[in-house]
Amino acid sequence: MATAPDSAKLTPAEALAPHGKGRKASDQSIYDAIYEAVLTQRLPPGSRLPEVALSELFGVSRSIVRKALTRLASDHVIEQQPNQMAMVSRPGVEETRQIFAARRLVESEVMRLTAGTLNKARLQELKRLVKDEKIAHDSGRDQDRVHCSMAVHRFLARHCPNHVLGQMMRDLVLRTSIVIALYKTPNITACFLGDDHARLADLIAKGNGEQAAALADRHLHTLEGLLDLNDHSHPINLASILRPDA
Amino acid sequence: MATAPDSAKLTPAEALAPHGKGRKASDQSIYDAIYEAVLTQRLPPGSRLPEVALSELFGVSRSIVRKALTRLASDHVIEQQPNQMAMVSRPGVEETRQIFAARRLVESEVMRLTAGTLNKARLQELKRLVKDEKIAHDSGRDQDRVHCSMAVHRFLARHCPNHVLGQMMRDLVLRTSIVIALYKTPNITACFLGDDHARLADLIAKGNGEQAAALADRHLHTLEGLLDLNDHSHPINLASILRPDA
DNA sequence: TATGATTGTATTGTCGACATTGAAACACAC
DNA sequence: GTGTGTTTCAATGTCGACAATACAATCATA
Repeated sequence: MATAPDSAKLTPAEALAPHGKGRKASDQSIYDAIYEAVLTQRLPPGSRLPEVALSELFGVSRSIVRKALTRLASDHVIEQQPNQMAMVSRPGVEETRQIFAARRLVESEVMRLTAGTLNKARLQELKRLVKDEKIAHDSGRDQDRVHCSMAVHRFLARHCPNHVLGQMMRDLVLRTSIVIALYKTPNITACFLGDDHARLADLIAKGNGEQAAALADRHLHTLEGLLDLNDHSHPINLASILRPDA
Repeated sequence: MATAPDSAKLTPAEALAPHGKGRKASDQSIYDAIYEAVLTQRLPPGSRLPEVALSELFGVSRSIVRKALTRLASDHVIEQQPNQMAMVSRPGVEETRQIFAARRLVESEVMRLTAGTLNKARLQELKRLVKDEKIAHDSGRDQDRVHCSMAVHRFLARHCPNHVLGQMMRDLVLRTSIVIALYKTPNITACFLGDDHARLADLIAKGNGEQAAALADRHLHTLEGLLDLNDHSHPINLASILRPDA
């Protein structure tokens, strides 16, 4: 990759507005920009998001930025603590396992409900996404591959007949993307799980919901297994040490 | 009922601060107050929530109120459209069915995960909630009964080992409460479904997750069946009528 | 009377100013 | 050199002001 290999810390400007400063953005566009940047891991977990920088970057006042940040925090994309800069969420290992468990439950059901409900145009669109992912993978463009992989899942979430579940899945896909960026093992490309997505698209097309659900469940189990969730971080709880009785 | 029978429209002041104006509330307390009022149906669907009224009521500026409203909208508690007053959500029948379907999926899993994980104190607390509900039901205090019924579900959501799923269930319980207020049939007390909650508590105590999940699923199916979801509202789509070709 | 334009009022949208907090930089004693 | 206390400053928290918009009442007119 030609893009700054050593500096893991991009400035928000670099990650959010690679095409130059946009003028008069709405809170929705700011929300989308950060959402997209986090999803594609251009903004890694722990990235700081200062309000003033964002407001200058998007050409609006802090009020608008604030609204976008509030919504992002509500969706667990960022963490906000009083009087501190917002940062991209950094879930612990326990929460990570819970996110995967929740996503398995929701995504399986989404597969069951979505299978057999897509028309030809939609199916073609889906297969195109899968194909794009494979192309990106084969040519080694990892950034693109991640983007395409997410696109597959988000496509299925968007076209689930049950929009409530679809929205939940959408949120869980993003949170999954965050924890993958946090806990992925060095051998990075392993996150491309064979032709799972292609087979999934086939099952969806054939209307075989049960098998699609089962495949999605396995897919996510495998994905979780590839992460390094050994709790060697030891976030020691001083309170429990200094006041064992309380 | 002794409480204003004809005026379905309470002012936010009456519904939110029956004990007088609170001073210097945080956005969290405003969020909680509205959340609670919607949950217990003191603020029925469609209730208007003007920013200035809320800011005066809670003794803070509109900024704080705005933050609370943004979060509530993000959680589907209220609806916000540009340049219009926020109002408590009024989901349509289709969304209602989707909410119930989603809640069945999530709550069943929560039951499976929670069964057998509660210590004695927690179990006693749970049984106390069930008992309170029955008392409220027998003495005909419908407002209290609704409150206690919600408390049972929220208790289980709060103590689910998987907090991600627990949070989802929490949100879905609220949205369910909203649609019940919207679509409940005149014979109101029917929403008290026998001793379902008592049996549920028993199954949770015994660690019988599968049966608890099944019971919750049936419970919610029955509850949905008690609603009047016949689409006689005809939110006619003018576009499809006037431009049948497009 | 029914219809359409106009005005007025109430509410939200956006902004900049000021107060407050927290963290990094610095100085200093041990 | 380490640890402590102080200073400094950048970032957020809160607020009121003004502009822009939508709704309702009023009025004019056929």
